[in-house]
Amino acid sequence: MGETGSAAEGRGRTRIQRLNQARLLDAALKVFSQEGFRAATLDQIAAEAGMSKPNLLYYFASKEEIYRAVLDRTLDLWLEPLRGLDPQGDPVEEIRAYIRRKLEMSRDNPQESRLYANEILRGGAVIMAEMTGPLRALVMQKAAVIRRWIAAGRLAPHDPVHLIFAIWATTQHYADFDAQIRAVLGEDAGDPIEGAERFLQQLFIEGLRPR
Amino acid sequence: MGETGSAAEGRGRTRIQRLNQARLLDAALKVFSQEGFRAATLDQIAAEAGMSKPNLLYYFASKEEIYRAVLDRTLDLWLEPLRGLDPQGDPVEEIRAYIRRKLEMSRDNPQESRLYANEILRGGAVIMAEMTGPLRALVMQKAAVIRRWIAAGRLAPHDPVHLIFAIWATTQHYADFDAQIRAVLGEDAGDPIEGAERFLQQLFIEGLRPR
DNA sequence: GTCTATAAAGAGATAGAC
DNA sequence: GTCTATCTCTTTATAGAC
Repeated sequence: MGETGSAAEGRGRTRIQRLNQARLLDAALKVFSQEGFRAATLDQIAAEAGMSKPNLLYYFASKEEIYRAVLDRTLDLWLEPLRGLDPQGDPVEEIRAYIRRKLEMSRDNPQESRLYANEILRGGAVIMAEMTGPLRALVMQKAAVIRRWIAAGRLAPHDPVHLIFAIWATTQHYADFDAQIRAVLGEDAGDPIEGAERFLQQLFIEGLRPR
Repeated sequence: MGETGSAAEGRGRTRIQRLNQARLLDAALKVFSQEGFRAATLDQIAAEAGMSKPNLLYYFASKEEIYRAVLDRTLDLWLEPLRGLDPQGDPVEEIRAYIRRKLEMSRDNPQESRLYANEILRGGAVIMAEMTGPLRALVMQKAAVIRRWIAAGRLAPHDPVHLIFAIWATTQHYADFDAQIRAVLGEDAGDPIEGAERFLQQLFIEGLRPR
């Protein structure tokens, strides 16, 4: 039996099913991230996956189901950089590493960034539970870490939650507003994220180092 | 004749026409800013303006025409804060005032912010000319001002274009990602922008003051 | 599992009465 | 100027053959 068994297996159990699901999720990420939920079409997603539309609907029963599946698959990835902020590490170095991880995320996973940007712009109803639950909890936990660092005189005093917002905003900007950044910098300017890394490290570290 | 004359007047010339156009543009801003171009519907816009769909199409010949009209109407407003950066002023005080104006814009005009965010997320094709033209020119002009301030030792050395990007990102974040910010901060937390103002002024000023 | 055909609803735009 | 009715195309989803 094993993976190629055919009877009595739920959706996604055989090798070909997992492959097709993965192809569809990649295609859906691409389309949803550029268009947003409402404007994306199943035609686009199916075409991007090299599949027919009814076949897409064989794997995911509705447009909303594949949208949720894409969001779920990327949520963990999205929280990873902040999870990595180590309470035992050197404060300034930990913030520096967090900024670096977030910028890498904007460079390597811009579609995921835009997917969330689109969702939150619309009001974020679909991921509200994740935002008020795990996301909020994680932010509060790491904010407490930063507060302890400040109390110990190892960081300049700043509101830790707004600090996290500022790191999100500045780093994700290079994924979400890529079109504007390239339009302003011009085509020749090289990788915007390299310049961003130098600038942001300098700005945040000079602003955060205790004096 | 004057304003109430009825014959031989182009669209938008009479008082009632201007009123209806303004109502439609307000409604269109509201709908396009939350949904983006493709997902917004003329039904929503007409309903929001208390008008029938054919009547909307009497004032604006197509969906794209009203979308462009909304974008055009808000573009000037959008560039104002940066235009106000005074080369003759005190550098640190000018940056501080610029951040304040941008935060006021996020508080008072969040819909305009989301309208642009949606447009740029999709690739910004409709406003590409504005971005590579007037926007790019304005950014380059103000970057030169900042560079002169740095050369004169009146600001710490930073890449001025990425500095402008960082101010855009952090301030517009409070409009564009409002849903996430409220989810993380909780309902009780008061106006997020007040906390943002304190934090951002401190971060940027400490990062920029010459030492 | 995958396809063709199609039902059903949505949405942009037009016709024509008033 | 504004409305009702409608045309046409798109899009989600289903039916049913293979």
